[in-house]
Amino acid sequence: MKRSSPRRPAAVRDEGLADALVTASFVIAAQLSRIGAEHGLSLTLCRVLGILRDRRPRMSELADYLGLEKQTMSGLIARAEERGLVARAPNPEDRRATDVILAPAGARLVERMRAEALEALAPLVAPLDPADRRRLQALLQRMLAARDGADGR
Amino acid sequence: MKRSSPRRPAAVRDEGLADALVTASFVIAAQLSRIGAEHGLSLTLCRVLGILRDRRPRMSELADYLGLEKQTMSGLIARAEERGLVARAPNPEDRRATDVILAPAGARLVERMRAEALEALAPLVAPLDPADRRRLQALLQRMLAARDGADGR
DNA sequence: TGACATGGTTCGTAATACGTACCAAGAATA
DNA sequence: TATTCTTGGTACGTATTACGAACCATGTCA
Repeated sequence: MKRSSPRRPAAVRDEGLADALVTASFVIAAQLSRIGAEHGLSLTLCRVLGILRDRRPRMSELADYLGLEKQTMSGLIARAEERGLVARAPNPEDRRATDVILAPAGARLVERMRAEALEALAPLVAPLDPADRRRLQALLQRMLAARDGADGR
Repeated sequence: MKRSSPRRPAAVRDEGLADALVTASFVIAAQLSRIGAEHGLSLTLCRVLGILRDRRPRMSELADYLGLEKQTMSGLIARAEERGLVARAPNPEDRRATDVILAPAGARLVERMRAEALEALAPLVAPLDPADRRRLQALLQRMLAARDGADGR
């Protein structure tokens, strides 16, 4: 796929960077997906628990975070609730809204999976020395800080 | 969640890096997923087409690349074949095996989505100047080079 | 030749995600 | 106040994705 026209230099120039970002994205997602699967969780449900770790969103906020429709969240939360991982709580300020919170079992599970994720990512960053890790972290954070709204987890 | 014990420094020290990697992974995957969805493709099928762009794998290799079972690949390829995106071809060296190749429509689609992906990632890397982009790419590539087998796309 | 392994497919099932439709509660307007 | 309209969530039906189990064809090895 040689591109003979020198137009649109910005996109063309970053092809290598884009490939690296995409590949890294899949490699990391594969690790998280594997860890989730070992505990019977889909990647989406892992993200839900990760969000609930430090927030108490309502159903619709949760759906917005993840880019899903609200009826999808309903089903996800319903199944997670049956398994004792999360709980629904009425929102104190809006009687229409339903907040989602971590149940005790869900809180234990999310901490455990977080530890497993750190271990799973360790070999990936192993080839980088501490200074390089700091550089990589800083570059990623600058990249992510500029993005509009939704948080990734 | 303070960890009072100073054990296992490697994992603890990289918590910020791990968070940045995971968040970046979700942000990038969301872009690719959106682009795929606009063309009626799942993220998995996007990856399949991306692999076929420069390879002619057999069914089982494709499944291994993506970490899926072979019967999952059968269904995916069957549906993609019905839509005229890919084609099956007998493997010349092993009569049991089936190679998967891009059909013309699939080749056009994958190039188009690749261009869209480059555009979608451009705003993400926008806050980084050219030198930082080179540094980020180099760091990611060093990270990915060390990993065992499977390619991310 | 037989026994076993490998490569794919088919079948049945569960989870995920969406569109549509619906109800309850709040907000806005007459 | 009564009437719309919007927002928040759920229920239903359907398509896709993914897996385990079972199966057949081909290859490999004893």
